[in-house]
Amino acid sequence: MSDRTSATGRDGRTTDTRQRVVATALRLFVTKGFSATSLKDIADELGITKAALYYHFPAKADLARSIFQPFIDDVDDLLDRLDGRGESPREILSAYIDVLLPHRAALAAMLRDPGAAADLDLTDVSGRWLARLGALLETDDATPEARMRTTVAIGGATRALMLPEVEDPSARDAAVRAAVAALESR
Amino acid sequence: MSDRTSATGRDGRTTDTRQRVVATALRLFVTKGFSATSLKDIADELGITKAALYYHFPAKADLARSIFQPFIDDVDDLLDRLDGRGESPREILSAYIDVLLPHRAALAAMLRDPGAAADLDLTDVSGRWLARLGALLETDDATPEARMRTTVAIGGATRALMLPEVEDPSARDAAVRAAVAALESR
DNA sequence: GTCTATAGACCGATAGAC
DNA sequence: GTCTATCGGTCTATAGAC
Repeated sequence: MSDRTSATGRDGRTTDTRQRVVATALRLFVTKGFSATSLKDIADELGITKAALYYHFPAKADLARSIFQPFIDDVDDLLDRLDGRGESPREILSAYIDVLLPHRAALAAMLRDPGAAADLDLTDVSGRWLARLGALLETDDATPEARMRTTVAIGGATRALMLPEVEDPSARDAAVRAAVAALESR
Repeated sequence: MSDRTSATGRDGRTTDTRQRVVATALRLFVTKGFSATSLKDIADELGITKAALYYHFPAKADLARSIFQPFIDDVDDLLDRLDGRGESPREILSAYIDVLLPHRAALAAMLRDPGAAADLDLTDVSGRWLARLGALLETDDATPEARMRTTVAIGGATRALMLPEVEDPSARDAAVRAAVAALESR
């Protein structure tokens, strides 16, 4: 059922240097940015050599993709699901935050170095998401004023996801309410 | 009164390759990010060689500083002015946007590559600003919920500054209102 | 699976001619 | 003020031994 490349012990435990590589890379991508993080940085932190990384990933871009792809797919799936039906702004923003919540680190890495997306083939994802979400939220009007409100709401909610407190349900709700309030301000 | 290094013609007109360098560099910093923009990129766009840039700026960091410093100084000055008196959230957010408005491009460049600030000696400015602004806005409480609201408000307003429409006073006001609404949501 | 060694490209920066 | 040429460094990636 799984097409994992990496080794799994006969007791089912994943020995996996590969997983440690991904975890270390993600942490460094968040703190230093994708392009500012060299394979040597990652290898040094793991106590192996740069060349050893190429056993697990054919190129730096593949390592990055294994981090960003699941997160990108989840957001795209959400936007597809939301597309037809006319959900309320509250429901849309709430679902947006819930989908991004498990991917906070990957989101932070992408916000930290947006150019990484370009190096990874995918045409500017965050811009695409902002446009699709905006279209869902600007129900009737598309005036400049409405665009500002949706931008404050989405941009603010996205920024709020960078705070560790957002894991707390009560704080999460406060972020959703704030974004909705921005959207409905007149 | 001025300590400009560059040449000025006897008719007062600034001939200045230096100004063209700054303008081109800023444009590339916004689109590609500071560290992803090489001096060769800038030189090619200007039709000169990389070495020629070193006549105008002793190092890449100095070129970047000449772009970011005035903008950083203006924001720090605003926060100093705001510090003592108890202005309303509306006044604070409005002043914040007004100060950043003329520096939209520099702000975009800094958001695009936050690591640039580190290379330029200055300890993470946007983080410092967020903390000081947050302290000004979280008047009475400092609960996780209040931190989410201020983050949505400030983060949303900052993101709104990236839209060209923000130059239009009516759209600017809508952004301020949206940020205030996020802050005052309960 | 991990290593040493190196190829090949690009970077910031400098020297020195014009 | 701008050029050519080059230095020393770092980067991704590959070759091949163990």
